[in-house]
Amino acid sequence: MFGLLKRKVAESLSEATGEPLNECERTIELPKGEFGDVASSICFSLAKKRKKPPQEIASEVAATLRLPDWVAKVRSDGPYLNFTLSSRFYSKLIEFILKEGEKYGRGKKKKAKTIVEFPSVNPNKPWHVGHLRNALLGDSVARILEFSGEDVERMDYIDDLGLQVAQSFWGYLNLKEKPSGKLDLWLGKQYVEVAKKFEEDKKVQEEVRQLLLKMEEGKGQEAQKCRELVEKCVAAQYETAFKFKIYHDVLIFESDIVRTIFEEGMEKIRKSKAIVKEKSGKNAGCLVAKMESEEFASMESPDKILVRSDGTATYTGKDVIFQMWKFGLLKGDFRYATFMRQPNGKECEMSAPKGTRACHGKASRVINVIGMEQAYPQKVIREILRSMGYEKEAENSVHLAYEHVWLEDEKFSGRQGTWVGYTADELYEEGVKRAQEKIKSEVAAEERGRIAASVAAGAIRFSFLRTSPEKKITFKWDSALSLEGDSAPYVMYAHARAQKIFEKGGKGRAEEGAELEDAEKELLKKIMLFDWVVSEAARQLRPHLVADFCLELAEAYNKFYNSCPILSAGDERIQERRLAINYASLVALKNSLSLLGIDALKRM
RNA sequence: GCCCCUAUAGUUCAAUGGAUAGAAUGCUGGCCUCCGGAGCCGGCGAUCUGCGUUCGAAUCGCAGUAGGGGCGCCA
Repeated sequence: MFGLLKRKVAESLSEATGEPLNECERTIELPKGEFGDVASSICFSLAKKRKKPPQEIASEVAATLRLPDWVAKVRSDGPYLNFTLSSRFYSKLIEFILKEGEKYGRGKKKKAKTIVEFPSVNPNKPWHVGHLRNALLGDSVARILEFSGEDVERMDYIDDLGLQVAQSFWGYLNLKEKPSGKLDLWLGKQYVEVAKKFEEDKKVQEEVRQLLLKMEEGKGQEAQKCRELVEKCVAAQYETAFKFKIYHDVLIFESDIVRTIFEEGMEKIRKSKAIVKEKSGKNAGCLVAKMESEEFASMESPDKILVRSDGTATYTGKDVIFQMWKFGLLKGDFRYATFMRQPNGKECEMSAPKGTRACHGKASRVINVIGMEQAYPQKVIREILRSMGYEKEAENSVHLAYEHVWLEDEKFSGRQGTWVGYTADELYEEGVKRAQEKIKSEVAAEERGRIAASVAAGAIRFSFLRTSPEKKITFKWDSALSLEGDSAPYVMYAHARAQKIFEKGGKGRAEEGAELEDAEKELLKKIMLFDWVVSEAARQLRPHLVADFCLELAEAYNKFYNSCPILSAGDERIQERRLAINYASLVALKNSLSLLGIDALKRM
């Protein structure tokens, strides 16, 4: 409702000052402290135009301004204009949320489709806490976009033709030890061993390369067996994902890209005037994208090879083709089969040689959630699309970059196995254990398990999501699993309190002309921000804005809870009004938690 | 050499160019005869350096310092 309020204030400011509406709106903010509820700093820019001190202008405007709806009074404090909201505003807000219910904050359905691709982990290892950051970011951005009305497709790219998978597959075929336990974990541990052998032994290298060739051809037993192994590994990785409520709509396998759209994409690349075949120099024989825009000019070798001199495509080459497909720029398409039914009830599909359906891709915007270190290649893909004439698609190719999770003094390495002890599963298990200990003993064991699962997943999700993505996270158990202070359980706890009161007292009703306590006003002012926060988080693709909001909302609720008795308010009108505020808080807390994929528990 | 990201209380994070830089954690002092103490109220404590732009800078620009990443016919 903040957007609407801003508009109303801007309208009367515009009328009083003659400044354009959006100019007025831009100056409106939420002041801190005792400066009123809404403020405008428009007098500073007027001061320059009118060559008068801003203080003077402020008092003139304050005197002549027609008070907007929902505003009780306006005052000039020095050069600022400070507005105080009327009790009518608060009752309108409450009425609005009572009417909207759980739809509060949800945006109108839009037609445009957005693909969010994440986390695209190699299918030969378990997710560690770093992969988890990627997946949580992608998942939450998808939730936020969906809530704000967009049509979202959650996509995962499965590189089943990479060197790593070939190495793991070689180990699976040749090493004595047979799989046991969770397959992704087994493969990950085995990979450490295989990688060592691969480095030391030329013969192993040759065998792996032969295997990779067969996999790329896609025919014969090996290829099929490898695909099966990869599917099983992804299924095991997704077991982990589901603990954190991370879901997907479709998986695209590299092997299907090679089989289905690759040639057509290559043809397009070859024909493009933007791509040249080098006749001489170090890149002789390669198809090269010339990066000629200014920002690449000072790099040592700004040109990007898309096709090697032996005719095979590089990563960037493949990525360009895949990106074209995502936008529906290729005629060829995949066929899909069911990968699995997920715990959220939705089917996840996968590209498959023997699939039957065709229904994915063709997006108008593509968001790739990939680490910051890929900024350059991602930029290159955009530039290539642009130079091939796909201006709009280049514009709508978004690299959602994030910094990696680090251990205190080292990086995660699949090859060296530094991730052992830091898998997403281990983090979750430890979280469940710690949450269990906090739950009151009178709660039945079964429910305790359920609650602990939600608390652990929530706490972990929150701890990763509350940090802005461009910041490096140094992994520490205690901060990843914090159950107090700035954490998911703090917010969940506020929700559970509100839920209990709602169950006892119901929705309540708005009270016209009520004299509200400060704690009630502060809380309602937070609640009014919810839809605005959603649209900002969606626009900027930054879930941490929502995490921050959750904390502020819960804090305001807890203050309200402590200073304003609800069920024991004494006066019936006050009680009904506070019940309504309680209900509005309940809705806002639940909806904002859902954007982060955190369960709003009824009790905990 | 060039490009990108980061730098805020002891620690971890926040802050649409606006007024008194918010939280948490830590240390510290209070609050359960009262709707759930995973909570509430108080105290201590911070914008890397310099120059600039602006009525106004943690935020924008330039130059530094420190840390991380990138610029492969690798993957």
